[in-house]
Amino acid sequence: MTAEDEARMLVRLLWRDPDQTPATAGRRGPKPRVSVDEVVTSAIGLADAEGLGAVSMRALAARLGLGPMSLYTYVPTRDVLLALMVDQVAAETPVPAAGPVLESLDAMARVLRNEYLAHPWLLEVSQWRQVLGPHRLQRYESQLQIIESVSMSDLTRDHVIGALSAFVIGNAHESVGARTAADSGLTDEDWWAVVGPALTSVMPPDRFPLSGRVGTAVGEHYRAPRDPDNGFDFGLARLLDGLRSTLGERRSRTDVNED
Amino acid sequence: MTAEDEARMLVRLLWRDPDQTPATAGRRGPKPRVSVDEVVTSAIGLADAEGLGAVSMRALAARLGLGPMSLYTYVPTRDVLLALMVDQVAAETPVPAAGPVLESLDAMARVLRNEYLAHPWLLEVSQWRQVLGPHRLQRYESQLQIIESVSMSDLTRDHVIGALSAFVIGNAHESVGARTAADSGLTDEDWWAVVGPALTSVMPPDRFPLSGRVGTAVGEHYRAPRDPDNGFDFGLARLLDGLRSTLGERRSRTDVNED
DNA sequence: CAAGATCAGCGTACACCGTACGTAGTAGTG
DNA sequence: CACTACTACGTACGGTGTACGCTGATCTTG
Repeated sequence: MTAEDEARMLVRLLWRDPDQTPATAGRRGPKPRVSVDEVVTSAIGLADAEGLGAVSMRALAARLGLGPMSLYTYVPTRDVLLALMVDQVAAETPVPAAGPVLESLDAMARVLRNEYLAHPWLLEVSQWRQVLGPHRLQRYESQLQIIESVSMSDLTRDHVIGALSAFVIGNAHESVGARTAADSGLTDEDWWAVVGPALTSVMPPDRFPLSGRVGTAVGEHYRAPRDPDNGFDFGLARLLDGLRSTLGERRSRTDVNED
Repeated sequence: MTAEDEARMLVRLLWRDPDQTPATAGRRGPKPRVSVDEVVTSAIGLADAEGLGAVSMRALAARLGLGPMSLYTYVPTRDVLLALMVDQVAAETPVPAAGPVLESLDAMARVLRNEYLAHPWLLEVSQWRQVLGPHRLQRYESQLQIIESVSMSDLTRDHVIGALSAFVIGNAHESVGARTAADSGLTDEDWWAVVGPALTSVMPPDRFPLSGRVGTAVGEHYRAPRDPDNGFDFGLARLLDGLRSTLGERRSRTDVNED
């Protein structure tokens, strides 16, 4: 499997090129026992339940009642499978495009964030050589639709979407990282009961005064200095505010009160 | 190695607890041939050169002239090693804290982004159960120092830093993903020469009019609809603008012109 | 100073991974 | 009906992280 072939296959699979399966009949050999969609859907379920690491070709094949190598009948490589999973997830929740621009952008960001929180493994999938599949491209199209009525350059349109997406991804990155529950059998309390004393016994107490004060205010001393959930609302509001002039809107009332 | 022990070890190693090595003398058995710092530094070099996947315990041991299992003398687990690498990288480039608030935040964001671009594997390291080491905590302290003079709640301070960090991480995620060069022996041109025709042959031409138009404007039809490098400047400026009122600053001159 | 106790460094071995390649068997073709 | 083409599948290989037992150097004790 050369890199070129893999790339070509990826595109055809992403877009479910009919050339792949010319017809249900007219095929030599035994009939396929499952379909590409079933493979991808099952893989997503496995990743959601037990993490991306649990999505091994063997485990997935067993889940589908197939031999380990039979998966390669449907998918040329594990990396391609992961790319298909990413695009498939984007099909679940469409991006809302109607309504006022700022509200739509706000809703769009929240939809994206919820998707990352529901499927944390999305962040682990390497984005390298990411080819756009139909669902992710449809999402981009919907995002552009939101700001289509606003007057700006096409380059700026892309930057607006990109800035919001970047913030969402970054925040999701931290939010997922902060979720320690489903990790390794340790509850939050157990974990902190172990790490907390070890930290305080080893850390110079007065070397990080601001972190100590702010960390206390956030509520979880030194451990998770971020509060990603509330931080998301804050950051998104600020970012949208910064985008107001680009979007041709006047300042918000709260900002005017600032003056 | 239970999860509790691993957590305790991680903290002690992160902070280089002297209890680990009570003294150079007074130890039974053969002398260590390398040090924890050498292990971590060498692992960083390997990850920078050949990617995180190349950092296997065997390969790293060979690089250090050790047997495969000797690494476990210094580090209890590969995950712990990765955590040590993350904190060590943060020691390379300190965050500048002097100067006007907005300029400092801008500079801070750029320093962070450059770090991710220089060490792309940072994004791949699972942030689960991330314990703060001395260098990352020092960085947080410096970030708080930037906005210490501004009046706001401690919770808001954390949110300001968090919002900027999230945007940086998200943008770096896309930037790294867009860099296809060092991937799998295919140059950008070769890759596109394969994927481009496959895409256009399989994609309904009129189904994504906005994506097509904007994608053309960005310059690379359908493939990488983002332009992360210029997008970073745009998004950062907008985000900082949205933070102006929180930071107690008046609007920028360009915004005033908007009115 | 000699000898035993102790523990750090190391090698072998195991379970698991992704997947190249050869095999077997089914369905279309002449 | 014989043959061919092509599909699904099993075996096997080189890799991974690391549990576990061994070896031998050093400190402690007699």
